Amino acid sequence: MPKPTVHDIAQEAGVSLATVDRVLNERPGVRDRTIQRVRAAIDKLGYVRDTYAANLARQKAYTFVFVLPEGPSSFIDVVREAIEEASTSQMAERVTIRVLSVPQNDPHGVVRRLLTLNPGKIDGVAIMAPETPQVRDAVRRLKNAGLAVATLFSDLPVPVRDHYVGINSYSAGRTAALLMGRFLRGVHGSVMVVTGSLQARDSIERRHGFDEVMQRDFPDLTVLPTLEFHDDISRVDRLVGTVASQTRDLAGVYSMGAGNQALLAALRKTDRLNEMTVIAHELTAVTREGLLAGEVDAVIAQNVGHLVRSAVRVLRAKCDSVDIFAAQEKIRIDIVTRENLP
Amino acid sequence: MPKPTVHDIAQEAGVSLATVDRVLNERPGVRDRTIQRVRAAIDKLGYVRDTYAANLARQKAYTFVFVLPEGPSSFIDVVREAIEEASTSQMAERVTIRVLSVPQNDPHGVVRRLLTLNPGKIDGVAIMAPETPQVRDAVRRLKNAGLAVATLFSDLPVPVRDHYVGINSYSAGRTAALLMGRFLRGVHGSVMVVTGSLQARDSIERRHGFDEVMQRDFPDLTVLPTLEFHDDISRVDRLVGTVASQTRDLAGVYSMGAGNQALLAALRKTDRLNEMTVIAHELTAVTREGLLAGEVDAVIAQNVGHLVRSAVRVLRAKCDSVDIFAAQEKIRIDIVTRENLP
DNA sequence: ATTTAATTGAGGTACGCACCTCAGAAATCA
DNA sequence: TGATTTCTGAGGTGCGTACCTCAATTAAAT
Repeated sequence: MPKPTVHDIAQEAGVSLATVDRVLNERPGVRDRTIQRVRAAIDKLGYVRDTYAANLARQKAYTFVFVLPEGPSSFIDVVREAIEEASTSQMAERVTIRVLSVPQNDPHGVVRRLLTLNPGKIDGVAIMAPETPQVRDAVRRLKNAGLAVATLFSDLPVPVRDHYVGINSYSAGRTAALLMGRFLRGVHGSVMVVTGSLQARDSIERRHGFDEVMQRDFPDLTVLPTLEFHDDISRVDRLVGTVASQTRDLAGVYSMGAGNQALLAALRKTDRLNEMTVIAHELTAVTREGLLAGEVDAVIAQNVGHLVRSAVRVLRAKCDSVDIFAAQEKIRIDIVTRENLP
Repeated sequence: MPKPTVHDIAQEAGVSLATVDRVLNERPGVRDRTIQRVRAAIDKLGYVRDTYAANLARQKAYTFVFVLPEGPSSFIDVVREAIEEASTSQMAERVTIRVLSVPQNDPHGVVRRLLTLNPGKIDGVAIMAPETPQVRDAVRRLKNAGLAVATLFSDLPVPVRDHYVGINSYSAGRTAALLMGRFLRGVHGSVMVVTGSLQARDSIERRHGFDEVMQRDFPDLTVLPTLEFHDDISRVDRLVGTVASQTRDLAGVYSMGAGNQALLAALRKTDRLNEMTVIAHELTAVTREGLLAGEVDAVIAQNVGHLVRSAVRVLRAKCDSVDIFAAQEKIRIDIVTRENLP
């Protein structure tokens, strides 16, 4: 009944401790037949390695780097904070976390910054960066150097990363559409879609999902062409203002990315914000206030704290070449309203 | 910068390892002055005890018991499954989990079953049971016996438990109301509320939150008196059928608890299910299918996997008298629709 | 049959901590 | 002052695992 240990395995398999150890840690020098014997004993006794004792013995300390875009953004602030928190609470588990800021909208700058990482001194990276060929190559290099690589919030092609930590953008867009359509029951009108850029893979996917559900389920609503402000917040006011004034039946606004502060400011000027249904992404100081003020009706979010912790767990699992516990690492698409605000 | 150990503390305080150990484990035989010196060294170096190494040395293994209502329920099934999962994945961390089933709607039976627990052989309990004086006393007894006590899904008074793991029922009800009202924009009609019983504290709170938001924000909708089927599913059909046929303007149905299978069956008979907005609680096989079929419009849920893992962490923290990481243990109110189904 | 290579066993040290013993030092009391 | 009593230090052992070395055994190749 007590938890079996390596000793029990050794006895059961009729081999020495050293051999059990070799099998467990996949060290060479064990005949196949012997490996099978040990494996059988492990199964029979239901042995599970005590990970903490193992780490204690291994004296292994993990160093992970989170790569984040620099520049002011309420969302990045939330992410930074979550990393900070995870960092202190994970200290007890021998992982240290560093943050590396990379320039926005400057793929070459990102690459330069990534090259400053010394793959010998770190064990894994979690990267939040839009996909470009340059970034792809740089990340591939990190992975080839033996690092565990996780993508955060926005994915990169499968071969260059080990795991994606974030929500499915396509489903997120579909969810936004469902809420938009439901909240605008019986309304004939137009829906404005605003984004910083339609370059990033996740933006395209969101838009895709959004359009699909809108067209299929809510034919009374017309989705206007996407307003791209190209990450230049100063353009938001003019762009939104123009469209809003030209669209008399504007009933809904779907904000696909950042820039919600400027967007809400622009919408306020129309004096019709209160009648509009506004749906945005990510729970930040801005969207939270928007919800409380009744200006924003719903926010499609991901639990950033959970996400960061998940990234750390995933990177650790990769380093230890251990399986992850999929159910725990699945990031859900949160719908946040005024009433279920965390 | 490496993590300080007991050795570092001993050196810093100018005492021996044995003394540091006596202070850390509050063993007698150390002068007050010396205790202060050691404490100061601990603070100065920022020492945090490695609980895993400590538990290893102490040969400590945790045994936790989850107390669940017996009897068939798709929700309990989900909980059981989550416990199963957590159990296997936590085995590596020296915690074993047992499940104790207690009768439903029989407070004395619950108490009898709780008395079979030997407080000396277990370290903590996570309890899912409706509040009654008998249950309260039995749980208090467990807590007084030195066990860590967490309440699951439904709370008990603060003094008899250490921690509540679950969502705020009041906010959950409010959230349901918000969705109901929003999904029924422009509709004048009635909303049916169905529950197993209004006895349980969480049912009352949900109803309360639901009513509050409905009255304040959606005056066009009339909330009908709660239909209680007193945990006897066979009554659902007749109750719901009667009300549905009498209520010509029935537009929405809010299911506050279990019994969704019977409820949906009853609603199907009215042939008006497709036009109704149905909101239910908890993501189970039944509600999931309801969402996919378009019969259920939204489900207010809690992430049961997360919740169970959280309960285990909380109980462990209590046993080690260590602080919990509040942000991680906060259970969010999930809104699940067809498009963001996990 | 001999050499060579591949396996395996025995044993050690270490990780950070708990808990034990026993002797010696220091403080307290008489 | 001596006789207690109270502290403290030094040292050990063990928890479950990793990882190392060296010798011994076994299998494969010549």
